Amino acid sequence: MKLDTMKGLRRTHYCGEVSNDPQEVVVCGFADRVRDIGNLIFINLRDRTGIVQLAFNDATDKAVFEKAQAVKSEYVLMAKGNVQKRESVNKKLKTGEIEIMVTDLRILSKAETTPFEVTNSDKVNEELKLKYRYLDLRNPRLQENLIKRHRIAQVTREYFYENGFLEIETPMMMKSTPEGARDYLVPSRVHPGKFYALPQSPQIYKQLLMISGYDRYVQLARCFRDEDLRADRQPEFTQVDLEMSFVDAEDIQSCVEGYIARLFSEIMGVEIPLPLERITFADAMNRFGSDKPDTRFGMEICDISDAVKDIDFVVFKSTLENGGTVRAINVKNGAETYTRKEIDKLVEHARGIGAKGLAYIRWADEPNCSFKKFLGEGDLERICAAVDAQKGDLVLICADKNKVVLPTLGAIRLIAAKKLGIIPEDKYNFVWITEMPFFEYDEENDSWVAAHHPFTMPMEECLDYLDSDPGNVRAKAWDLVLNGTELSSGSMRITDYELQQRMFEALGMTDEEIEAKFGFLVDAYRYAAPPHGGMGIGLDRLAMIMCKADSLRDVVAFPKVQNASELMSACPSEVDEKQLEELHIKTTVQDK
RNA sequence: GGCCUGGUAGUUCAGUUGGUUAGAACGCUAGCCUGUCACGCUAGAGGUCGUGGGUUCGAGCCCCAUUCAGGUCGCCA
Repeated sequence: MKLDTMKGLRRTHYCGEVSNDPQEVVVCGFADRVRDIGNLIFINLRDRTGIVQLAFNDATDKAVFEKAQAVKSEYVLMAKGNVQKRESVNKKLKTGEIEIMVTDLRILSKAETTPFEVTNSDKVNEELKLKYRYLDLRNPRLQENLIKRHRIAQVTREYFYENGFLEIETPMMMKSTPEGARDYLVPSRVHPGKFYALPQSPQIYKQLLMISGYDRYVQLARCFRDEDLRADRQPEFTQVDLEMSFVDAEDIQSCVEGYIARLFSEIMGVEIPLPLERITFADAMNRFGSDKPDTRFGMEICDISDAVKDIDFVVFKSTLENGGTVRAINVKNGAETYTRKEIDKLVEHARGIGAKGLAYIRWADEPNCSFKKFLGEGDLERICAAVDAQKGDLVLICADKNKVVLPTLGAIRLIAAKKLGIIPEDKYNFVWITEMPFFEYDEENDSWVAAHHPFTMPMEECLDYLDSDPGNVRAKAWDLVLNGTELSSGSMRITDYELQQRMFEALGMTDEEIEAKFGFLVDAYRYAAPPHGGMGIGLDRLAMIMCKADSLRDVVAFPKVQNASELMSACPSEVDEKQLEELHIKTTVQDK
């Protein structure tokens, strides 16, 4: 069959935007569903705005009707016709009151039978959908997500432009700085044996822009990290990257708060009360066992060391003697859900995280305590009072060093809350995590490394024990967390050359290393720099939450899978020997 | 790199204790049908049971290896 052309027709309406008025319209799109009921044919025509029903009647126009008989799912059509009221309304469609009685049908392109049904693909295997990503992207759900993401980007630009930010592009090929995540490298043809790196973030460039006087900078920056993927982690992603001069941490936070509030108001119709809650890193760890707490529900961690200190239970005793703590969460009304077997699963999970185990008090009819035989007079009551436990509750107790206890109970808290279904889905709890630690202990190399990056400003009161007690040095650095997801991270930068040198020293870097890695940046700060700081906000994660999606794949047009390959184009792929030669890369034969 | 889950028709799944010709729904093909909208009815085509090996008289099912996908820990300044 010969295909038609658009000749003589021009689209007048998108499918979802045909109004109820009687009129002649021209629409185009994909055939969604074809219903042939004999002498009548109905076709749902779909484009990115929605669906409109095309109608064909054998008795009215035989030639057009016969052409419609040839239409199958996913054919690309253009149709001219007259809008008329339907005999029965379809309440599920925006255009459900009308249909288009077609007078001119053009089949512009034919489709083979698709590997899966485009608009019914929710349950289809991911691998298949990713291989045919261009088909899955026809799905209205994905289209809505990508359109919403476009709106997010649009509002982002509007907000920051209105607030005096300049959008400046920074290089995609830059110097490799092997701190932090692994770099993606690009070999240089002109410089044998040398490499560019794709940016993990425009961090260094935006600081240089402040030194150059650009004062307020923003960019929707593509970033690259060669690390393993997760549902909320892609190797390339977009961040709303910003930097401001002549500001302090509060200024930056209130600017970003305004942005968040604007975004949620305009796109979600959700009003976020400002200012956002602030919790210090130390408090977040103590209360929620996480540096990215989900504050939509309680179940906070209680220190019950005092309540158990007289119990003759070796696990608690030795923990307390060795400087650890005994802490608990009260899973309210959890006794019913958590049978012995279910509790065992939790214990197993806790072991996976690094805890030696969990003790528990399951208070169904009577309090049933896993360490009952060690309890003395009043011990049980003391513990229950400490965690406010009542009949129906489940108390989970972990004893170890804080480094183990807190993350364990933090993780268990989330699992239990999910299982009990007590997490409100429609709540958006933003929280600033402030006073982040400056250093992180790297057990592998037995050294202190920068938790954020080495240009982060320490808090003034911590300068005295920079060398003597690095573990307690806090930084002028903060994260923005939403419902337990880390969305964003920011800090004030060091502008004092002397202080920067001290920080490098504290990190154990030699002058040679400093010069080789950051020489140009350190030099730049010799020529005066305004006080500045900034943030990077994960646009993909933000879009994921705003679309209520479970995976970044649902808000990225062409995502990568777990092993960082892209199934549709099968990349990465091998390249010609000749290309490698030009790049001075020796081919290595790998034994298979 | 570790752990967990899964791979049976184009798709989603079922498949009993290892036993005759591996089933269903949707999709697809053909026919019928004038108001459907997840249209309906009738008939039909469609399978290397992820791959390789093993145990067995006999394997979709048991064992081993491997591969792919998903989740997760490590990792992600």
